[in-house]
Amino acid sequence: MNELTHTDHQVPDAGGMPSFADFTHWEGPAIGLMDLDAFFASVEQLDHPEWRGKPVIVGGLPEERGVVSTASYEARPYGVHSAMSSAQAHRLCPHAIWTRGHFDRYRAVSAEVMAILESETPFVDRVSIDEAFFDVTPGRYSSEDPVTIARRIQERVAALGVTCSIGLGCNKTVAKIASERDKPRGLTVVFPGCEERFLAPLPVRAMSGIGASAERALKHAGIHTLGQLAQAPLARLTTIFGVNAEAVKLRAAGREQSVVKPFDAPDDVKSVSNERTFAEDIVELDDALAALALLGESVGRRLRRKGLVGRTVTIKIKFAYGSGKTMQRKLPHPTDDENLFVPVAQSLLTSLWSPGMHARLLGIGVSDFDTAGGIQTDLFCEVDERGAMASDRRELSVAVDNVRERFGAEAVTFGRAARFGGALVRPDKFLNQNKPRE
DNA sequence: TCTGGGGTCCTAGGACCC
DNA sequence: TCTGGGGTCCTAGGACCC
Repeated sequence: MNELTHTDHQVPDAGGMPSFADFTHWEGPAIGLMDLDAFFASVEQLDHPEWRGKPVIVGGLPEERGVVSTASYEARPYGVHSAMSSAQAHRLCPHAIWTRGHFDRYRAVSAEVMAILESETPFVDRVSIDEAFFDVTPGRYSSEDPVTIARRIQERVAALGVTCSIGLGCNKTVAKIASERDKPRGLTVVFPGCEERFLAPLPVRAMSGIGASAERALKHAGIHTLGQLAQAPLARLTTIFGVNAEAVKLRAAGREQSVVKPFDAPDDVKSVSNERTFAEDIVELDDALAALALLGESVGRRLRRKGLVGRTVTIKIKFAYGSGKTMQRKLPHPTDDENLFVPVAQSLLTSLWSPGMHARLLGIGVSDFDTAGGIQTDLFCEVDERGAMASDRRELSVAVDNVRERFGAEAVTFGRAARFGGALVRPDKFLNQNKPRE
């Protein structure tokens, strides 16, 4: 696996800097960030050998107002990148192989990768399907050299058929920025004590948490680099970052103290939502209400699977001309039952709907979860008193969930949602069927 | 034919209570 | 009748991430 190490380099690049050989042991915290390279596209190429070496794009289809989720490295020279509209990507790279993606498959490969990390250290902080921090501080779990562990992780991941890039440093901010330095299959190490020299020359935008808006505000204040950000007066930064100003300064200076939680810590989700952009705008309130019901079914199913009951329902609408709106309402009781939260969402939508509206996107979500959780079965017995899902209806819902798990989401739908069945895929057809009857 | 589908976190204003 | 603050809850919106 020599190719895994040929991209290794120590940072900063200039001469006189420490090299791997200078570090016989690592001082202080060692935190890594592992990022799977072009992950979705790589899994597609793994599963379709005939796609290897060719531009592959995972994302919504150009004719569906979709966007690019992941472009394989072969597609990137054409200028195709994540979040670009699929229509534009299609213009740039017309011969690309296109797929909407296979998320169950990505989740399965991700789980294998995470298991590798977990076998190397119990302190693994999964941040997304293709990214995780891991703590390999010598002495915390093992005393092995962090660079050696990082190299081994890369080899073991590569054996699965996908590759990853790793950044290694004294905290999460440094590790994350380092991981982006050299892709794909890169290993970038910022040795202890080199943080400031590594970070200072970088543009502020390199640090996660600083987006277009903060970058603009900082530029206005004459702050362009992380070095300047680390030196800036706190009062100045408070007007931009509010309560986070001090933490931002510390991170920019490379002096943040990161905590990597154990892998098996409970995942504390804060909200569960579902939204869809329609290939054609929805113009009738009835259709919008039906779409909301269908979107809500999946939210309810996911809440039940996770054992969560939420107190707040939120709807989201985006209009054809670009603006959007969200509304939320607190529910009388926490629930995981779409029969209870969807009607509330529908009444919110009805209250803001006016004739002539063109909705390009609708969404529904549930948040503000009961901290007691809905996992325990005794909770099921209390739901009647609390006004949540009645037990017989809950049994029905759980049964339906099981059918869906085995036969797919389209196997069972209720009432209006059934009429809307294929609409999320082909709303044009649906809208034609449901034209007002006059 | 520009702009998806998940999420998290923060801010600010109004209602309401003391 | 006019006037406070402080605290908390609810709601809307926006920045940011992958």
